[in-house]
Amino acid sequence: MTDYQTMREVRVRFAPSPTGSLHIGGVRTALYNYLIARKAGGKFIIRIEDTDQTRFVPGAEQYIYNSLEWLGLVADESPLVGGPHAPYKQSERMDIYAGYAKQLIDSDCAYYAFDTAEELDAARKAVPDNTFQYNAATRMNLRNSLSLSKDEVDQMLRNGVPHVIRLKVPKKDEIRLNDLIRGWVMVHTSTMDDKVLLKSDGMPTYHLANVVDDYLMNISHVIRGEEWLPSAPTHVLLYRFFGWEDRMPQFAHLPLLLKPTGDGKLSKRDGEAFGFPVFPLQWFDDQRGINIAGYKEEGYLPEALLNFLALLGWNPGTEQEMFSLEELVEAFSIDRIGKAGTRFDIQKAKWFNHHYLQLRPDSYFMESVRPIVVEAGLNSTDENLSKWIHLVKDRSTFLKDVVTEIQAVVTPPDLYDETIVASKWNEDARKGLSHFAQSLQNLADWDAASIKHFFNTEMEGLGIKPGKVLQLLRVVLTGTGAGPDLMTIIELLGKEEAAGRINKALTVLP
RNA sequence: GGUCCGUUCGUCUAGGGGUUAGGACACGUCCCUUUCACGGAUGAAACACGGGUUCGAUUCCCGUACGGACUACCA
Repeated sequence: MTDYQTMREVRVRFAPSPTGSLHIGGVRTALYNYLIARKAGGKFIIRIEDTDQTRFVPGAEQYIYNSLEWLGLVADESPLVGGPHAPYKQSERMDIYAGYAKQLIDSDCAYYAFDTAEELDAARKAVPDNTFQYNAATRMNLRNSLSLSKDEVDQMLRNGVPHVIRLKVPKKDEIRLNDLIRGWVMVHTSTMDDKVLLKSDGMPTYHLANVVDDYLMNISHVIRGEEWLPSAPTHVLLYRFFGWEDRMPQFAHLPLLLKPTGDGKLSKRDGEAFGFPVFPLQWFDDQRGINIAGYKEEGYLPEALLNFLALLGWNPGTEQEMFSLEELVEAFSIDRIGKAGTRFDIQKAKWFNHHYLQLRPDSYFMESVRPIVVEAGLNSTDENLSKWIHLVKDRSTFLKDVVTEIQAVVTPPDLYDETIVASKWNEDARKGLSHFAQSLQNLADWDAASIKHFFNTEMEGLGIKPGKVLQLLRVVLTGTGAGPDLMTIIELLGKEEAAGRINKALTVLP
């Protein structure tokens, strides 16, 4: 590493392509970029790579901003907030790329190619097993400014014959790059392709645009998924040809997020196959005309998703596993990022969500809980709503669990667990429950502990073991044999409702 | 097919020439709870294989196997 590299201001970019919804692997890449920038006191930049007009998807760009905003990954420079190197959207930078491509032509580092799609197709088919390469070995047999006469080329250019500009990869050379995660990677140029730099529509390809923009925006580290590793040598060659080697960013290729089955990287379609979201936010699938729920809609908390994602491929080297974003910034370092692909395990995400849900204040639950308690005609003061929340919170992984758990208790049962009734319902139970419902009116202190004590003493007064009727009490009140603390349920239901439910059961049950 | 990358419990991972190979998720058992869950405790569970190097390799080197990525005028 040169002195320049060590002293250089850290400037990293997240460079998504707005060709569809951002997927969860992209979110992790954004997170790692963000953490590296913040840790170093550098800049986190968002650059939109929309050079492919044919794949433009309306709303995709806004979706990226919304997703990052939800997660709190704030950019220092972006199409939204601008910055010293604006514009940050490649489609708005079109005027700069052709000049750089021409510069490469002039220095004999690139050339014009006139092969049509059909011709290339034929060339590929002429050799077996997908072994075709457009490079030093084959380029003289194809139609380009290296194989054609200067007159021919000039004439075609003048006549506007469609053409691309290709990188002239040296025949015999070695490209080496020192990846921050993988160490030295060496590739011989004979195995590389003469990649297209400028497309026939005048748009740059990813390879050109990415290198030019990273240079112009003074990017210090390129942190991206491992799927880019094979094309990294092409990028290194580009820096060399442009004479920018001293300003070349350092590369870090992140391990991929794999399907839970381990066979292949996680893809956008996997959400349905495996039953968990692969998008941060809800996404409308245009082709199928359906909305696909994201992490947010499924009830995941941003702090939980962030914590989960951070640990997918990185570890702090300590046994700490709960990290706020700020703590992640503090603890993060590139050298603790793993090399191997990481399978996606939604169980762990749920576990994090449960943890962070417990940390949320009552106010987070209040407005979801209020309507169902009001609807049931029960006491809905904030104080009581808070009690309802605490009754079920620790058994909930998502906000929606809190709602359904409370809903289940608040709704009077119309069916009673048959197995329990069949095995436990008898005269003693009937007598005990009947008596309890009556005598409840006399209980002065209305709280769970008092109710419990009262229940026990009343049953014992009747010569009935409390345990014999306790589960039945739950069944007549809620319909089921399992659930949150029964005495608190009675407290929250109130005397009238509790007694009413017991009496109703007494008339319905044998 | 070619190029590149990878390989520690089922999963995420720590570790690293001599360790009882550590933690977490999930799972089992027990405790708590006269319920379920939460919580607590505890258990089962891993160094892909073969050669080297070495007194000694899971750790270093080389192969093999397996897996993955890439192989577009997509990013």
